[in-house]
Amino acid sequence: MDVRVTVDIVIFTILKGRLKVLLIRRGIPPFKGEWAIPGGFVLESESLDQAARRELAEETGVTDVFLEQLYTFGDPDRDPRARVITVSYYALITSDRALNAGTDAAEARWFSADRPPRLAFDHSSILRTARRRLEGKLEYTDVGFQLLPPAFTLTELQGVYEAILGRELDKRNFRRKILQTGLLVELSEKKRIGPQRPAQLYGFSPRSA
Amino acid sequence: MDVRVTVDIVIFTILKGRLKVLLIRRGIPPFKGEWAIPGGFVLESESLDQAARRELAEETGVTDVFLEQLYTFGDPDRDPRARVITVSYYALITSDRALNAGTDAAEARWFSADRPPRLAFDHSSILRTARRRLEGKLEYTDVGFQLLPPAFTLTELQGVYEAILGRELDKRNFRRKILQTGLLVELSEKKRIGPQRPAQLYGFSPRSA
DNA sequence: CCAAAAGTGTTGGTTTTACACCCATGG
DNA sequence: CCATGGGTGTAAAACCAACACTTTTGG
Repeated sequence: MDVRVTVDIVIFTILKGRLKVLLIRRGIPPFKGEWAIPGGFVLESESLDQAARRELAEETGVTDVFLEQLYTFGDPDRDPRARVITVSYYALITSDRALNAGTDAAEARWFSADRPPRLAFDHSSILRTARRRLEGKLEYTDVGFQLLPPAFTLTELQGVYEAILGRELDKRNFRRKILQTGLLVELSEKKRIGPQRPAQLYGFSPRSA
Repeated sequence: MDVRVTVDIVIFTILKGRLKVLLIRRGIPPFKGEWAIPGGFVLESESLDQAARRELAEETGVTDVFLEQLYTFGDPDRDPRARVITVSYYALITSDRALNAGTDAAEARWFSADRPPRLAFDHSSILRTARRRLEGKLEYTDVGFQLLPPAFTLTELQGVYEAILGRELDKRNFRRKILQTGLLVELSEKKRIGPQRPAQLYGFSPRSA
């Protein structure tokens, strides 16, 4: 049987200390006017990963970001028009680059990842799946760093973890644990942004260091 | 673009204390005569999960087993004939039911999951992905129990863990840890199979017990 | 009585959690 | 000098890893 195949990409970022997801408003039926996860059809000559990167670039203008396949959704009636299965992905983009996204022609906005609006198709399931995966991977991978610019403070990093986990963490324990992974390098600059002690900046050290 | 969609199922079991995978020999080109992971096309009216369960039943005769979606492979040239993407799954079947599988018309055999033969298409990647997923899930889920019949001894369970992890475990530590999960219930019978002390049989207690 | 696998506790080291005060700066 | 967020250590509890002998049975 021949079917149409799309990729849909759950794009996360952190804004104002909250986990956000990028949604676009559909301009055509079905689900016209409703919010949806960005995506599109896989082209003849490209791999699934390439299709996802292309769509991500089209939607946000960003390249070279964390992108990982999530799950494939293929219920026969998930699209009322035809048999369409979608290979979902999730991407993490840094807060500094996030602001440029969602300013394109199509209406696009950042929404709370925890209280999203009603979504088209089965996109609520896709988002929930992405949310769970991100939370799960936070503790045993370095995904958390992918949401911050190249130089960041430990307080900012802790904010990312708290936004994803949805609970507060102990400052001293967090710092000890994250530093002893050896994944962070202390940069020579400090961040001074107000009437307070300047914060040490850190960078993400290359993997097998 | 329209593509063909298949499901491929990596079917694991434990035989003689070793992790095995079921492979079938291809009767038609391409890759005629080579070993491959069982699978087939998704039908018009079925979901991906249903397709996987159907193929699994056709291949092994078993139903009601652990089955989980793994990853979707879709490189443009992974099948030389046409654009075919495959949604891969992995399944775990208990050793007592494993023996009936692989005796059908098509040539099918159990192979070592760690030293499989050369495989058709990108099936080696699929198998590696499944192998990693299984190993990863062993420690934080109950997948290990899915490979044993309803009544089993702790030594048998430990054997499953050792086969998947590829290393030996300490008997006392293993027993303590597995028992304190609360997932096992002591059955009233014991297993007596030779000139030795009979072993207590355990069952898998329903989840939220 | 012997061979075979079943069963059982303790100790030392490591990891995790809980918790409160001083520091550096800008205004 | 004060308000703001940055930065630091310690003690108790939980968890993990290493390790050897006794028990029950069939033949």
